[in-house]
Amino acid sequence: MENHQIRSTPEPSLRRLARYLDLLHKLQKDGQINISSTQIGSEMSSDPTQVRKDIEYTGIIGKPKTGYVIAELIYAIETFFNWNNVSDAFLVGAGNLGRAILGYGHFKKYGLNIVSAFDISPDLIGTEIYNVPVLDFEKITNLAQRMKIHIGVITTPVECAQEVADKMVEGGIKAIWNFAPVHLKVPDGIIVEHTHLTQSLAVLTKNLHKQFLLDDKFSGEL
Amino acid sequence: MENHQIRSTPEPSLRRLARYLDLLHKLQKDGQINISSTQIGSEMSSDPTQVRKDIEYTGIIGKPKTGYVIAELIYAIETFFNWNNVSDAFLVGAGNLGRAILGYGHFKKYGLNIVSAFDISPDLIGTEIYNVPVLDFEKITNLAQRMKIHIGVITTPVECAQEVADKMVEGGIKAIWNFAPVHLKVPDGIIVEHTHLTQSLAVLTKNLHKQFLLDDKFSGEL
DNA sequence: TTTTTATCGAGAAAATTTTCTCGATATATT
DNA sequence: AATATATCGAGAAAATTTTCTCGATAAAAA
Repeated sequence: MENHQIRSTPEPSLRRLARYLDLLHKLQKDGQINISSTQIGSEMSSDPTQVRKDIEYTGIIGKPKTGYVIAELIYAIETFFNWNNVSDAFLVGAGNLGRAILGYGHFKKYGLNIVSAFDISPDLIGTEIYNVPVLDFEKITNLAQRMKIHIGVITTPVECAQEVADKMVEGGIKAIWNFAPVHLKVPDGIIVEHTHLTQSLAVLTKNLHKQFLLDDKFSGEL
Repeated sequence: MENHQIRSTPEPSLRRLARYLDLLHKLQKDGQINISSTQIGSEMSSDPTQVRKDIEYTGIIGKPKTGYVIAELIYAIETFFNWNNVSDAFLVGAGNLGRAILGYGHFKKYGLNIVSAFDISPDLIGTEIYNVPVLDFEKITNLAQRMKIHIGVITTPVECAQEVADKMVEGGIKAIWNFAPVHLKVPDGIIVEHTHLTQSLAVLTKNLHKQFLLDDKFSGEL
């Protein structure tokens, strides 16, 4: 629409960059200083040229023969995602999945700090999960406004997800990370990232199926 | 490599198809009989032509003016993913995330039936989580072979993931659904689907950032 | 110092995926 | 019965993403 369009990075590149970061952290811990696109490619089973193209988006430049300085690359990727500035977030739905996310504890490294959880269950309201207080869902809109929260995580059952999203938007939340298997309807300008485990399962089972066919092992059955 | 290559469906289409299924189930429950690509597109904020192309991969054909019969479409998608034939699977890592996945309980509808969980913690071994027994990780290779398990789910901390994968492969597992943030190295022919939450977070935060820039609200800061 | 080697970055080419266009057709309307 | 309308499916076009090619260059080896 506008002309001063931000040169946007392909989504596959974003996903791969996030994964390079895991590798880089690991190698840094092992004491490695530099890394080449060739090495990243071989560790992650992807093409070196693609790795270089991905890294280009972060703005960092490498050196012939030696590649990239790991520390610089880590910093560049984190800056690229703005993960150095941690944002406070709310989570709604303190069930199993919500609990798992609250317990993960490493999201701060990825720019996300969940400061409160919300639920409707009286048994949960008032408790703490991994030091995060569980509050009454009724209060979310008000609190989101007062605390200027911009990110919301939805880990409720599918039936309540849309209602939760509506309240979040009402409270001024700009980005929703949705784990409930339903497509949320939100106003323009609100970002929704749908993380549905069944999507991954779809890719997995399809590939497995294809592999079986290639193997010819089950060709009688299929 | 081979010539009798299976015409493979683009991964984005696979992911979208899995999401259409959620919508279709919901609409079916509401009593709707038929659906057009136009409606699917508007419900899921995607292009009707794309929806039709996706659906084409399942082999089903629609009718002009009325679209598709929901029941048929559901069946076609499920068959396409081979989700009518449920596969038994093992899960390793009975921590928060493992627990969340065991508790989800709907994966059977997506062809996945987790029959046993494994862990190394003596406190967990011998217990049951949502009716799934937790067994000693040492036994996984043997059991996987005996029970002819082909799918493994890894929800361990990152440090043990590779070792777990190795044991799974040793036990004859063909497809691994990996939640640990590390790229697993497996022999050719073994399928790995990496589901890293930080990948989604990367997409979310990048989009949020872009949106902020578009809104010009934070242009001074950035 | 010169040569060799590994790697980067940029542009071109190829492949893939999405979007557009349009004729055909099933159903609804006149 | 004829006309209008919504939608499909197929092929073409456009856009995007991945892969290839190659000249430049930093470091290592001769």
